[in-house]
Amino acid sequence: MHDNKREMPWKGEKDPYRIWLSEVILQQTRVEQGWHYYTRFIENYPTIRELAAAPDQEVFKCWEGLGYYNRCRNLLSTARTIAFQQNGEFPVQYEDILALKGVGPYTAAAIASFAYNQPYAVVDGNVFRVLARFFNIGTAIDSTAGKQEFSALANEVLDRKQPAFFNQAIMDFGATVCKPVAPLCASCPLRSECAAYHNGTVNQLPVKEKTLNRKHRWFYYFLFEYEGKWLVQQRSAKDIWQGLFEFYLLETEAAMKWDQASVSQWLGEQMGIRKATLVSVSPVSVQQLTHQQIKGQFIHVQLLSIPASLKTQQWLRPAEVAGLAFPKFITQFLNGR
DNA sequence: AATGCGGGGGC
DNA sequence: GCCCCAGCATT
Repeated sequence: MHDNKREMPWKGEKDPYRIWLSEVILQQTRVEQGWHYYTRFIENYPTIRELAAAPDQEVFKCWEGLGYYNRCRNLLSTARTIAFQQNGEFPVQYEDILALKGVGPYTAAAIASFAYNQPYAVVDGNVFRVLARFFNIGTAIDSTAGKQEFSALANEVLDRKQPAFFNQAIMDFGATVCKPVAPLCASCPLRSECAAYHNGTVNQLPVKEKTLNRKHRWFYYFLFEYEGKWLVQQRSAKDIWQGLFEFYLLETEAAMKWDQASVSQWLGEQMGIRKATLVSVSPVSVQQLTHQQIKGQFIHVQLLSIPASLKTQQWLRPAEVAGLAFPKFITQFLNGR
């Protein structure tokens, strides 16, 4: 494992705040995708106190587009706990790090080893793959038994004299040589010791037992505009995009056909809106998520008055709307307008 | 133990 | 299309 290193802005970092931030950003996220988010966060919030003091929406706006938004909520919660209840001092003991919101076994081991050089092995997707292949282990990595087995094995093979270096190296090795698809076995320095290579099972490992099934949903967003203000609402349900903003949403089981007649009929019957102008109906947008496929349209409606049913909603000017975090499905539409 | 959570990139 | 990515929280 010599020249498989990848350069990253957080490498060699010893500040636990910066390590924690980078690791949370990188949960289930490719390095290239998280890189610029990390840079922006550090520019905006150089210390945990500044992050803790920032308004929720400002931080969500920084996270906008990165996905898995509960990470952002937990990030803020943990920052405020440390800044305001623990005198800004990041915990040092593994168990205390693990107890932080949004920090699981991987992130706790990463912080403990990188910041404090403590002997805790990281077990991420790379490590699962490298170990499964090197030792030719067919235990499913998404089973409880598999997680225990691989975690124990990772801690056995960990170089306890230089845990930070070892953890970095095994992840870089998995990302650059022992890749998921088309691994570089021909030039792999560990080939002669690799059990899966000798057994011809490299491409069958690691094993996963769970299969993905994808939900299909239709989101019809009504852009209600009144005197230059827009109706926005915050998603609060335990569902995708929790905490982000959106426009008035009509979710349906099946596709709908929206035209002048159907829009005004729906507005009248469902919303009690009689005086309105249909400005536009967008083409169908599609967003592919890991577990869902969202399809939908944006229906821009100019109101001449605000109906009772929408009086309690938030009506904001474009400048205010620009400060809110929206799902990619919506920002993509707004940017294309 | 099972489920849900974004978005992007490689093939 | 399908799989994977420096995973975690909730039920």
